[in-house]
Amino acid sequence: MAENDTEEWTQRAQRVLAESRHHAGAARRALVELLDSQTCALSAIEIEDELRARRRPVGRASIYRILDELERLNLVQKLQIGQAMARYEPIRPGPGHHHHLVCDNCGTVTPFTDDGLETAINRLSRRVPMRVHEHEIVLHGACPDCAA
Amino acid sequence: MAENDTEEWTQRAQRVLAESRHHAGAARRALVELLDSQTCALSAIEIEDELRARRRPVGRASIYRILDELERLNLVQKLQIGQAMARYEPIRPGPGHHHHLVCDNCGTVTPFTDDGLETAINRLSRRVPMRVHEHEIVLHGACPDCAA
DNA sequence: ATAGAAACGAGACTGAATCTCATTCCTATA
DNA sequence: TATAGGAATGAGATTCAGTCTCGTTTCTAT
Repeated sequence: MAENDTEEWTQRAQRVLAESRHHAGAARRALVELLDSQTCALSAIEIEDELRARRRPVGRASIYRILDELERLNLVQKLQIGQAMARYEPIRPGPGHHHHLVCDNCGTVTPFTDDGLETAINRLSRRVPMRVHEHEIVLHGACPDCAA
Repeated sequence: MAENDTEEWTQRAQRVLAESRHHAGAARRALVELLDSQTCALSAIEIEDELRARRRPVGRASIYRILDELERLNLVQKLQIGQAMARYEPIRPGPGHHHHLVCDNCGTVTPFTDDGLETAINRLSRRVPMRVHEHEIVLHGACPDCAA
């Protein structure tokens, strides 16, 4: 993730938030910046812990409220990856787009990309009886360590 | 789902369970039959309610225990579809294989199939740094009713 | 028939996620 | 710059899916 891509998402998020009739809360800014600094999905609890570690604690209710709002504004995608809790990550246009491998043994989550898959999804999305906004692809299996 | 496909899954499940050094419990049989009678994924709570409604109540602990076991034996797939709770459905060879559309507004889950997608996934599965056992594809969006 | 093992289920417990509501923070306006 | 009123925040209670424990019941090999 290049430094200025990173800048772009935070700025786009702040702009979209500002446009949707809101005050600019400090908790929200901290959370947006944290999300942008990550390369893969975080759970709400990880976000809570990390913000506290950075000396910018944010209440749990606020975290979920902000994540829901970011999701509604299409700024983050909520992922339901195998385990019980949801994970969240920024939606970035183009090359940032990826999907996830999940090791069912140790729980590790690894991102991957595939153009053939995206093509198939796009074609399919037009054929299907629903207006498709997002897609979520998870491959389950055993990671190299656990398959050994 | 043709009637004899239905028969086949229950029978295969019973056989695989019998082969893996088990007694034949009544709760397990009831759950296997319920799963087989469905055309799309059920949550554990829905299973609990439906079994109670059928006058064959099964304890919650047993439901989860049996579902976990069926998953380990590759007889059911556990799906993490958008919402908080997991859903389970029988793994049937061939034409039964499908994926899911989820309406983010009303929560409706609809199955779909796509050969192009399967091809892309199979190709991809060989390229990726993990031994892939299962894949899970969810398209999120607005169903015809909610998009209106 | 029965002993031992496997399966079962009631209910306590855990932890993610939601809800409530009093407090604090922003910003438009004066 | 002060301030009023709405928006944002967060502590804590609550909900609910899922897990765990352990005593009871059921199954099957003998």
